[in-house]
Amino acid sequence: MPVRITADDVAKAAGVSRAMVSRAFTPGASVSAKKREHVLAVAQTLGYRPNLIARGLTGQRTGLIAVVVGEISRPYEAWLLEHLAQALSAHGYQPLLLPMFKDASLTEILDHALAYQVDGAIVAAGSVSREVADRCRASGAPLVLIGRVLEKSETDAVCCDNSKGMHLLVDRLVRQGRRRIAWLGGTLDTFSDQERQLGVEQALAHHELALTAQLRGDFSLHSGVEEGGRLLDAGLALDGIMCANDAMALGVVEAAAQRGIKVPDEVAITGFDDVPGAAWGRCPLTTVRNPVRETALAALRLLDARLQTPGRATQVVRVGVTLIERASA
Amino acid sequence: MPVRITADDVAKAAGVSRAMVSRAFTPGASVSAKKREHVLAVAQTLGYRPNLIARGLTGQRTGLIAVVVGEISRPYEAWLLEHLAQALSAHGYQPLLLPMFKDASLTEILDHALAYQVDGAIVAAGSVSREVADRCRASGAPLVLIGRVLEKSETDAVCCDNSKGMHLLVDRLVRQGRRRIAWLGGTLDTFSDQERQLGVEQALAHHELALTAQLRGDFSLHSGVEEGGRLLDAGLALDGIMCANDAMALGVVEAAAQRGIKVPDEVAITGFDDVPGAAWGRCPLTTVRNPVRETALAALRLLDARLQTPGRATQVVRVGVTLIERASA
DNA sequence: CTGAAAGCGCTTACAG
DNA sequence: CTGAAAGCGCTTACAG
Repeated sequence: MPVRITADDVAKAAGVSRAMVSRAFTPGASVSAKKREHVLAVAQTLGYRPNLIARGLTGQRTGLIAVVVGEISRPYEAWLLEHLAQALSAHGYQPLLLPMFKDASLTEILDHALAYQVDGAIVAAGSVSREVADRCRASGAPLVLIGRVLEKSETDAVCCDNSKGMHLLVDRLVRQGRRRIAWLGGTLDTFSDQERQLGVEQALAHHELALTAQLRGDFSLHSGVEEGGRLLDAGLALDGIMCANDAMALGVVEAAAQRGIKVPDEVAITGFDDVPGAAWGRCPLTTVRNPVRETALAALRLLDARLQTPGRATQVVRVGVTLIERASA
Repeated sequence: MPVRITADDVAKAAGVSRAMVSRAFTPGASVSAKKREHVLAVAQTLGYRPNLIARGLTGQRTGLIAVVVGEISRPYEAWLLEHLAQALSAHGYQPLLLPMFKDASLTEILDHALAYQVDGAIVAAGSVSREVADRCRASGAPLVLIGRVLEKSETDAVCCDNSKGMHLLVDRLVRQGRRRIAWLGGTLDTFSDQERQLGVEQALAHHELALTAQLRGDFSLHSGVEEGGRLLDAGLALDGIMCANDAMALGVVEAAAQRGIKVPDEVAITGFDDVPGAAWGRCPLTTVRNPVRETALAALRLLDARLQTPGRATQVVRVGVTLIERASA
């Protein structure tokens, strides 16, 4: 059996009390510089590190932050997770990864995380109910939402300006003379899907236009190929297909290519997010940049602020988007 | 301040001892079914869940498994992480995500995780030294490697058959009459890069051929575009470019398209991994399937086995690969 | 600045 | 089957 070196061992070896060892490892504790140095040196040679689990028990912070994301193999989620993990590590937090699989219950997932005494949670998947938010608050673990906003719930959130993004894209298409535009939505009951579709409709209405058709995929490239194909085969003489995210747009590009339909000459295709792959391949995507890094940093800032001052006012950060003009529209 | 409900609260409310509460939550503990039911019911209404942090302190398992991966935004890593996270959750483990950023030290990263009393670690990034392996063993946290093998180190590992994969690809190219083949390698000092390049060289030698040229990227699509472009511009009359992974191969496809070079007519391009995106885009990739799901499951199996019987013999699992024939070669 | 003591929330022998 | 007690490794008032 491996021997765990404890603060007691270090205390004995250094000829001090156990409390001293603890203080040596606590920045800002009152210890003489000399003693701290000595204790730290002894700890070093013994290979001692404070047991963070034990520390968490004394009511201290554990440093654990629950991170709930959707399917990691999707470009946007992977990209966001990377920035989130990086930002958390950089701030001394440790991400406890909670992947949401189909039909998983956010409540159960978060409950489990709460049992680990996470200091807080960042949720970028699933639909968050008031109930879930309340439960987290009750446990003293602040919740920060990404890509979804829970109205009147006093829950901090950061979300990109979906409506603005869609207006930028619609304006471009209309300026190109496109009038017969279809919408390929994402998974039903998804916050971003709803905001984006609403944005498209409002932007079109602004030009006294309406959607010619609409279909729904599941945000995956594959569903883009399938549903995009259906839209193209419907004989609607579409001149534009707007998608709820890049992955589906890339799928529609594929579907068009399979049918020998020229993009953007015959039909324009737009995405959303500007994931790394959007710039490459058959037809670089005209899309809207969803600033992932900025989003991750904002989420962390909100979490930190809430941890520092639990009573502060709820804040919803809307990060800005940019139109990215490429070949597909 | 939020009130934490403890086992004591439940004990009082249920009229039993604290030990009873603990037993009620311990499968297989000796409690009368009646009592357990009662305690569980009371716990339920009070909203009690055992504090896993406290449980971890008593020497129990924490259920935490450190998962070290490289850049998550890369398709293969994301894909692997997804399967890993899924497998771990399904087995009641909780992944503690430890992303390896450039020039991070695996030792430090794992040390930090060890301070959280992780039950074990799965490492799929960085180069693992004997030192790191020993340190983990000393802490009683078994280490399982993915995609790398540490010779004579008594470290369990699961890795795909890189050599076999490369032989499959080389044989195909040679059968197509290709003779002037270049190699685009990945990041230096990477286990899979080394095994794959060695595999290519041996397979070529088998046909009494040798590499016409070689260059090195960093496994990213971008580096594939850059270095692939260089290879194509070198005036070497190449008829095949083999890449250490799919992302770079996709980049080379791009570079060829930019130059109006026909794939596979003028030059064949091969990848490795068969990531989700390999089947789509400008030119579907001929590649080798790296069975990610099987890999994740095998890693978990090794971890479980080691946790059960610490003394068992070291095991290195080589998962099989399959040739995936598509348009690019 | 430093040490002895109490306590964080749980589990596990030890008696019964 | 059940309870009282000790202990996991740490931190934090409390004295000095």
